[in-house]
Amino acid sequence: MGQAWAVSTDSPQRDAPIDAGLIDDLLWRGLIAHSTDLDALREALAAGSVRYYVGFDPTAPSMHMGNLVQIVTAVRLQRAGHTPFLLVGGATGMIGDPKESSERSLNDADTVQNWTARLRGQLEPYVSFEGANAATMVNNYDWTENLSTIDFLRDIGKHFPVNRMLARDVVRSRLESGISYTEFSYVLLQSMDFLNLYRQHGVTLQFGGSDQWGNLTGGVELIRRAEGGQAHAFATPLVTKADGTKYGKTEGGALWLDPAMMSPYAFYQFWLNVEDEKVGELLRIFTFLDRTEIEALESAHAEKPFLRAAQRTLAEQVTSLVHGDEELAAAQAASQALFGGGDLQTLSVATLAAALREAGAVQVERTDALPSVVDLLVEAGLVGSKGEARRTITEGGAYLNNVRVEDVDARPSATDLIGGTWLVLRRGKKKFAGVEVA
RNA sequence: GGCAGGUUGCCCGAGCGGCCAAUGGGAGCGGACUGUAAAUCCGCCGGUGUACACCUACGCAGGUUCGAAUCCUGCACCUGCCA
Repeated sequence: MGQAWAVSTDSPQRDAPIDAGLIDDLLWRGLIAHSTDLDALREALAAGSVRYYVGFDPTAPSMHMGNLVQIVTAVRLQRAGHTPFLLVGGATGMIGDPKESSERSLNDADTVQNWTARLRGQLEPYVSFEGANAATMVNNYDWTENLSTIDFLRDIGKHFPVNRMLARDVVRSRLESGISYTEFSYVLLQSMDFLNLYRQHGVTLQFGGSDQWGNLTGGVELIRRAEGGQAHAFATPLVTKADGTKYGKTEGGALWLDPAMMSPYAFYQFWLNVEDEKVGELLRIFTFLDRTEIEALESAHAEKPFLRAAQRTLAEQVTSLVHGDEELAAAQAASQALFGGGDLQTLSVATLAAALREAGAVQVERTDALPSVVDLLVEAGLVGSKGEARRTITEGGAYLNNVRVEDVDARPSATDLIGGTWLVLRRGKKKFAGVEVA
């Protein structure tokens, strides 16, 4: 069978300009945590447009920060002249890859299908479907739905020694607590995906998160065993906070890319608030700024960290990438209005209203007496219960129009309404919500 | 199938008849300090009612008791040993 192109039904694209510095750039950005033979990969990437794939499983209705690493990496490869195949795992999403901690609960078929469509829609805007190295969307459900169990076990299963599968870290960590055959088999499915894309489209490179490393090498191995072909793989690092914990694991959940699940304002604020120690790393991973620009930002930041030029640029770049320039402008305007330090009363009502709608606002009906601050805090979603609202006020953490609320029973009066309609509620230093009295 | 052990709040983990809404740690939240950063220090951390209170909660369902997270019975799930 021999080389990739020999079994490919298409011919390789030779006319896309290839950026020879790609691997070095990826290394500099810290995007390669593990890889198969790097020299061989470098050689393959220099020789022409390599067809590569990266897969996303529909385990949630939206992509998140972790997926964004892969998305951005896929874009880098395409910009360097290589050809993307973006896979959304309608099939693998039905199975679920093993987590270190515990067995996943299965999602029903409708949910998986729905999420598959959503992820696909989210993914498409990032890559180009034009030109010599146009992207292709694929779904592994297409080649698994009619797959016979017997064929699967004979053609795929035969290449997977169980002793080797058992040696994998994830599996080993689950041997005590238990792992179902379903999750144990996941690696076969993902490896088969790679083999299929190799056979049908000449795909010879797969990358993914470092937790996918076992699945990535599984595919490389399968291609070698089944076709005698050489394929490549690399894994991107897990992005963690300065203390080593995962981002967005606790506070308010994951960092979603779907604006309905996380507003562009909150998204922008997240990047703006990134720790100093991390900002350089995040700029390298998530932005398309080049080395000179990033290094300049880093040294500017080292000199005058309080200006947070690096965070501002990071927030600006990533928000623009994910939500577009219009949403970025709105998020920036809202941030400026709320955090600008100026007197809220001096802002134009239109600016304030826009900022509050961006940050999150609720409406209350205009009646004789306005609801108490406690009720408003609950209503606006800044606290989870009235008890918590009282506690927050007692602790000095509640603000009305940027003035600390001292009295637990406080109730805003008509004169507090900015422009006759708006109240600005704040909890702590950063969490704002608007109340519109209509 | 037999035997032994386990299932506690967001997570880990004590408690083993009343003093338990439940020790401790982590996470989270608020304050101080700052730069909408980190570190540090202080406070909070089931719900409703502002007290006394009431409701919900210690795998599920019953029971014993004046009173149960704590004892008993059954069920479910997990772990180890034996077959």
